[in-house]
Amino acid sequence: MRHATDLPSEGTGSQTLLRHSLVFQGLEPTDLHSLEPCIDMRAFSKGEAIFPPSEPCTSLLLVAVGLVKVSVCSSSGRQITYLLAERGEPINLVGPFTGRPRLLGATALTETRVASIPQAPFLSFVYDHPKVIHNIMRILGQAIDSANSRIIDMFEKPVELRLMKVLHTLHRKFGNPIPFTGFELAELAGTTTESALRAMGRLRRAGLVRSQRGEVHILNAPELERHCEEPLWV
Amino acid sequence: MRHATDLPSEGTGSQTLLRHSLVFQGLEPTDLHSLEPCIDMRAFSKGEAIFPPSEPCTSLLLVAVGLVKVSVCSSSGRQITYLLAERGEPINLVGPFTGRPRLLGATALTETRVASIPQAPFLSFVYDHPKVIHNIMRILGQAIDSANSRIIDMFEKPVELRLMKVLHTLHRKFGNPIPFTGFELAELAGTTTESALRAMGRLRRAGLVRSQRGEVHILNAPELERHCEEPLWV
DNA sequence: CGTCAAATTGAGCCCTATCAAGAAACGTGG
DNA sequence: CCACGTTTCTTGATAGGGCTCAATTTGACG
Repeated sequence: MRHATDLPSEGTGSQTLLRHSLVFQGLEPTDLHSLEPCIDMRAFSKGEAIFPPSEPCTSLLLVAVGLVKVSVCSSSGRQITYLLAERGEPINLVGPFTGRPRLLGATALTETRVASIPQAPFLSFVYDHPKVIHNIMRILGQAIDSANSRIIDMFEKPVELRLMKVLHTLHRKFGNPIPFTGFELAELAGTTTESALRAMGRLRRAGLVRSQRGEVHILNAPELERHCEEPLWV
Repeated sequence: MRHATDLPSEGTGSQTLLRHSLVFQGLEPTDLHSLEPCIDMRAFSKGEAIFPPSEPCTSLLLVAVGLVKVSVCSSSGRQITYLLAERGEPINLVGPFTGRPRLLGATALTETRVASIPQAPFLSFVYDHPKVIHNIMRILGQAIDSANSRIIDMFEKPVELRLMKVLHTLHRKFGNPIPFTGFELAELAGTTTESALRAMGRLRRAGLVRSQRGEVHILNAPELERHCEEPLWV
């Protein structure tokens, strides 16, 4: 929230932002009118922190433009990527309800604009629209299932398989090429940069992927999918 | 749900059950009247499955009596305990909203009674009571944070530390003695029975715990707590 | 062309999963 | 009360995965 530049909200079309957001999906466009005046749009440059870990939460944040990484931080400073949010996706869905600080921090991976809806109007809107509650529960359910699935993977799946799962997921979300560095892939797979890149090397030699500096091309998506019965979710 | 014996719901006092449940906390007792007629109480014996993994969900389940283990199951048959639910705790909070099957399965660890509230009345009750939404979001927020924290722990914390975290959590929830076997502790710590018991041996020799068949006594709780800045949640 | 981030590769070692076997505690049925 | 099977606990040996540290190369960008 700090270092942010305030912007007029018309520029990015907050009406269509809300309409396309997972959170507000299925509502009548007119229902959203009451929310639009509350939206505050902010810009972040690549690499900038959108909110740091352990910060109390006072508003719902939606990505309007760009790509945001939400990561879980441990006391030792290690991070694991929990969520990659594009246009329309919320980056702190639980926050507005509890207000309490969490383990999560968010960073802009590209030039980014984030829509901020203050807690009070958001909550009263939610209480008035069961559809939104339903949407939120679906998202959180996926988040919990995905996190639990990752716990098991950390235990029983080797790094290479976890990486394949990550690549498969990213391929579905971003297509080719996948715009991430080895370091970022490592944070997604829950391993070190070296191990992730070593595994990448094996996948490359196996003809499954092609990789350049900062991006990966999936060559054999079906083979990748074979190993991912339970797909990851970011 | 199968093999279950139907019971009259008055026996266990469903009014007080709801009132003491985390989900319905903070409501006026009179608010709960509309829900009570819908409650269906079922009994399970020790070790019995309450619901299997990948079963579609049609009602909210609350533990009325006993202890229930909710675990995440992988395709390889490995399990990790996700939640230990006592009286008043929900064991499938997301289910009623999505209805979709998940990775979770639930087992009775003791003689157990489970209250079942059908999806429809539960949902309409939720939509009428913002307080309940708030409660649910708080619970799910904790679940997500806890799961994410466990992912990082699996990566950077050795088995012994994870076990200490588990013991600390169980001690806070159950007091002394902690009524679990090495196998069950392993499922909580995300490791094998052997490794969990080996770690227990070290903790015992360090004077932190005392252990008998099927139960653990915490001797030095403060020392245990020192290693758990971010406590687990079950 | 200098600087910096990213990728690559290697050597070493620690942790822990796995396999195996035995001891101890408990419950059961005779 | 005892014999037996079952579960739990304990311990050992082994091997392999992956983290760590370290050095080098490559590519991007000003």
